[in-house]
Amino acid sequence: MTDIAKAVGISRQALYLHFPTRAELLIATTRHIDSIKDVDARLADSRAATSGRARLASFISAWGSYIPEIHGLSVALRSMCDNDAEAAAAWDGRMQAVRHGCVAAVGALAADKMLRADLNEDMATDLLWTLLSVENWEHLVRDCGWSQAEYEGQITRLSEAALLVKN
Amino acid sequence: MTDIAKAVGISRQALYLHFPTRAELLIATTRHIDSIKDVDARLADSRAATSGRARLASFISAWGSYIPEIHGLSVALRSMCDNDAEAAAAWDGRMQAVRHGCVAAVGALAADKMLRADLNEDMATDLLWTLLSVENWEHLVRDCGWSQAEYEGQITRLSEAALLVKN
DNA sequence: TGTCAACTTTACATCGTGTCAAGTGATTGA
DNA sequence: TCAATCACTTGACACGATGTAAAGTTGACA
Repeated sequence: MTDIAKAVGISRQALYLHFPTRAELLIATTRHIDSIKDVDARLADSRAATSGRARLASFISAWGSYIPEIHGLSVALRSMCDNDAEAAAAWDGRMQAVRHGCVAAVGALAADKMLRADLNEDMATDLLWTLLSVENWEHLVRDCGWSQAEYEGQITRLSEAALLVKN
Repeated sequence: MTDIAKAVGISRQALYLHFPTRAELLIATTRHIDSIKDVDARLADSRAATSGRARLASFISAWGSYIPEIHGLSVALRSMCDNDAEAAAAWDGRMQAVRHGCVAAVGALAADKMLRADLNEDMATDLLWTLLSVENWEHLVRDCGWSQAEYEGQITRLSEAALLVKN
């Protein structure tokens, strides 16, 4: 809080006049970033897709390219989740939003009869959701040094391998 | 530290006589768990495997079933990584050990000419390492409510889909 | 009997979050 | 024009956690 106040050019106490807690500041920041980066527009392509497979690819691309934009914030928010129920709820809410996208993509695949027979929609959604986690992005891009393009390419391939009927 | 001391039945200060910092206590605990759970024995199957594919499956099973045993500790250790370089190094060391297992499994696949042509061994290792992350286990088992068997089954299938040449 | 090791109690420094109170200065509305 | 109000300031403090320091207790062992 001290650092943020310093960066903004006000006193630490003044920060508390705007945001009652550190968690609320971070949550407000996520809302602000969302409105600036216009998540809805990014997902428009995905919703407009005609085939299930196109919808999946488009959703992965939209979310995958959004991750780097929110990554710093996500680190801060996640590190608070242990001690702060409000922060945990905020993070969980964001992840549930991603899950809804996964549900939609999996539903579109199922409608196309493209979903593997040995997966129900719930498990397929869980798998896709897991593959698309921020942690996996961090691991591949930050820790392993992959480019964003490599990440998106491999995760798309892997998601298709995970969910689609053979051939 | 207060809670641990209370649980052990000694004073908080006495804890500091044994472990200079909280991080060192956690690190010592990982060493202790390793020696008790005998990681080497768990990996023996994997090292004895004759085919690359068997080695992969066996490694996934060994590590995948080890994750729940160290999960609580891994949460504690990871939550310190932000502030504590020593804890970060300890966690990284553990994960590098897992990576070595991935390298060996990928190498065995490559030796069998079973590795996809569009993956070099490094990227294949990165992918497998990512799939086998503790975070993915947490996500599927803890957050999505999967059983350990479902986790191991799907991760094995997914790893094969990710790495193996198409049939 | 004396020494040493393990442990105890007590006290304190530091850091971060969050609270509280009193004061300042500029805008605004009657 | 005067007073209220708003946004901010400074300064102090409580709390919890980690870690340090010092002096005292207890029991084993030589």
